[in-house]
Amino acid sequence: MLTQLKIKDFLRDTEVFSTLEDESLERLSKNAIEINYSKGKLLFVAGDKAQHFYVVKSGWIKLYRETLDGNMAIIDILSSGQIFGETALFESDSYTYSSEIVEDAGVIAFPLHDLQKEFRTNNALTFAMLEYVTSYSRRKEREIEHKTLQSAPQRIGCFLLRLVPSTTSGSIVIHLPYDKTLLAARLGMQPETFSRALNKLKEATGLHVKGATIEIENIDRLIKFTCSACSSEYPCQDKCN
Amino acid sequence: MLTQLKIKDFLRDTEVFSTLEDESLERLSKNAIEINYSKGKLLFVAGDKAQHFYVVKSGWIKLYRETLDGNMAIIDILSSGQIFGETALFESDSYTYSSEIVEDAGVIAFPLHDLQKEFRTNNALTFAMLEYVTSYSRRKEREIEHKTLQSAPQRIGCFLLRLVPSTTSGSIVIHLPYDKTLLAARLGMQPETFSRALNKLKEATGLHVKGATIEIENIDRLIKFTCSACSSEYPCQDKCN
DNA sequence: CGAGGGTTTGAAGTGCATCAAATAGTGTGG
DNA sequence: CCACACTATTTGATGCACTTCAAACCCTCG
Repeated sequence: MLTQLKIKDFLRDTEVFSTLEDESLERLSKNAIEINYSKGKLLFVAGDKAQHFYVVKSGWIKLYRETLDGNMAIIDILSSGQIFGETALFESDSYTYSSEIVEDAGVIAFPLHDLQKEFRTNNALTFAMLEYVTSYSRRKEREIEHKTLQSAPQRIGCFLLRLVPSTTSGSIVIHLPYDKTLLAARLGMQPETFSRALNKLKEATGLHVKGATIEIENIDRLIKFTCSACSSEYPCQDKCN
Repeated sequence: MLTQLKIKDFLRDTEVFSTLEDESLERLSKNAIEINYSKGKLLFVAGDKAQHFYVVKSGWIKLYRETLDGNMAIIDILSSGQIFGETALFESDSYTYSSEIVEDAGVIAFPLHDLQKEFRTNNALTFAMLEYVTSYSRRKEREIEHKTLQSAPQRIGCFLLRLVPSTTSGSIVIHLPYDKTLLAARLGMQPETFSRALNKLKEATGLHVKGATIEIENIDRLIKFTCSACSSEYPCQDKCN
């Protein structure tokens, strides 16, 4: 029961479940288990019968789909506090995407059945989930906008800006959360394009890049360059993808 | 009260509200009004304080956002039975996109306040909405995939295939639902590109195009050409955007 | 130190955008 | 019912952005 307690506490800190009452969290956590996976592990593939939904505890997890001719589209890349697999409830109990661990990760697995049961009677949960999915939809709408209207350097700039903590000090140093090849795919471009686009961005806005470490000297210049092709005004943090 | 009755009946036929009990529909419809607008009318713009959410009765309505440098991104183009504006509930009562009538339309306006009140106590409604928004998210995810992996001709082919009624007979004739310029924007391309891409599609799959009327001679050829770059297998109707 | 993956660079090709202009189609007033 | 005005659509020419293929480089880790 010690672990269940920890799981419950963790849920309370997530975006989706933070508003729920203690008893709801308890019921949800009852049959949950924490599992650790290492990089490369395939959790499930699209079409698999779904038994669980997951909450990410740590690490990074890639959600994606593959086409007939062998290409891949990235749905999302998740980290601590985000959930996935829950949508199988509405899709004849099958996952609609595949999921792979891209940085050693801990996840908590919850029986979908418990969630389903809880949905029937717990309006607070249903509502919290509605709010979460609605905000997810907004993010996806913006991603489409970005893909349509922003250039590759701008998409990178946009991604960087979202990594900047809201408490902006003078010179800002950030670290890319996962490798550049994956980030390129996440932003819908080739690794080569990413590399070249980052160079352009460097020249256009005076960034300093050293491996995965990026120093933003003049954030206003970056904002001006990036956000002119976007319908949201900076700071757009949660609004954007 | 006659109109309220009609509104209630209409709601019962929509995807979102079809599962609701009669009393729920009645409460929702109580203060609803039906309004007719003609082409070109701007219903609201992004950022406006929201008072209502809408259900489309007839016609076509464009949801979109504009960037600082004057470009436009289309969020969605809605027709009968679809809802919009309801997301303002979660966004500090402001609309997140603008909406414009692109073909003479009838809409039903519902006070957001009623919806909000109903959410508090009516779990069936909350759940129905959750299911709706979840499926909307899936569609948006696929749209991103399409934008990343499909060529312009393939995106058009994909759109056409979704217009084909599921009861496929021999030779199939379909009509584009709105003008080509708008459709181009909807698919994220320029009108010129649309025109040329449709020609390519014609050559590649043996379509016949005459104005807004398109005859599909060999649907398998169209499917093969189009769906090879997609992660969903035909028929993907509701799954895709 | 060497192997292997991640990252960058170079060269060439492709697809879509852009600008300009012609053509088709539609609704209007005469 | 026709001519005009206006918009939608197509076509042509050109440029740019991103992709592709190939190869070099770099970095980490056994």
